Amino acid sequence: MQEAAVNSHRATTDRSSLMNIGRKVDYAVRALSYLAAQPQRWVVGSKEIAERQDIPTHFMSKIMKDLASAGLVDSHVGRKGGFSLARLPESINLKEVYEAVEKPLTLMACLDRGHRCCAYDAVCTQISVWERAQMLLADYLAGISIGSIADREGLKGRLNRLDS
Amino acid sequence: MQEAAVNSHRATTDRSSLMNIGRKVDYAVRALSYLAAQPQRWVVGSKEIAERQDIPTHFMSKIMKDLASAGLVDSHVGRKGGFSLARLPESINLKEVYEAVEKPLTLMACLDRGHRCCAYDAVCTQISVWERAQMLLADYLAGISIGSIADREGLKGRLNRLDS
DNA sequence: GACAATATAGAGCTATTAGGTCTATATTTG
DNA sequence: CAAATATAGACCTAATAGCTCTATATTGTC
Repeated sequence: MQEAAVNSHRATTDRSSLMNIGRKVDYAVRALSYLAAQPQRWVVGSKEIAERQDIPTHFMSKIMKDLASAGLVDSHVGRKGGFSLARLPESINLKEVYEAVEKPLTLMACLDRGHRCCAYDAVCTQISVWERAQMLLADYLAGISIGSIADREGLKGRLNRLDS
Repeated sequence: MQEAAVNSHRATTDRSSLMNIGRKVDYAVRALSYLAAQPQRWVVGSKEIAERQDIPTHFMSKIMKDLASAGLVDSHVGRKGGFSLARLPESINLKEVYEAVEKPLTLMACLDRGHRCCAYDAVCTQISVWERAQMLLADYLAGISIGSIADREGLKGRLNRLDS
């Protein structure tokens, strides 16, 4: 039988808060890039976005929901419905997009929850290093707009043109 | 029954290559920081390191093995054995440490395997952005040395002094 | 030479997450 | 009303993080 609180200093690792630049972010950027290249406020159905940018349809639904909740896109239910960019393409940056579909951008667990994650943070020699790294990354991504990577044609179309 | 290669363009996500600044990296840095504060080439047993820096002992063994394979520490088997820093503390940087215990520093899957991970990389509008972000991070970490975060006393000791 | 203390090698374990799929429901247009 | 859409959310699977544990090889001390 082990003691209940065997080591109160040992931090419980919360991976759910860690950075993950994976498919979800990729797909979100693809979808937004496509919308960004449309005439302003133009509504595009999810099927069109999914097909042009090769995104799994149902998965994209969930992602678009996140983007709508975050106020990056407007959704239009019903027939002839779809999505449109809620703001100017130049005003939407990649840090926002990441945080809309994932979570607050956090390089390592110790930098989460207002610095009270690890019991040693008061005497930690490395935390400031990771903190600075995280700021570098966040600031860089905050400076890249969806407008700067707009994609009118979509990945599929441009790849096909390249193949032929 | 589905077709075998249902979508050859859809990239298979290889999370094993993605960045993860987690416990393993934390523990590796703690151990190296402790060694860095010792007299040069001084051999410290793993029990001492593990206790002073509060690292799970068996888990640390695996980590030290990685650090030894990477040439960052020398290991000394047998009685009175242990580990010592293989190079000057100032010459060991955090990028090396990360890659010694994890894998090559890769922000997202598309930046792995010489850019041939995703079928769309030839026409991708976002890959260069992530590439630049990855370089920013890698360069920053490559500029931080273990020597600059050396820790003679260890986390436990310094925290106890703070508590009292 | 035996013994104790160490590192090495590697199997195995559990909770969680990534990356989806699927169904049911509410909403809108023709 | 019917068809096409978005929304909500349950559910699934493979892989991973973060360990633990056992067995073995190596070395210093008596």
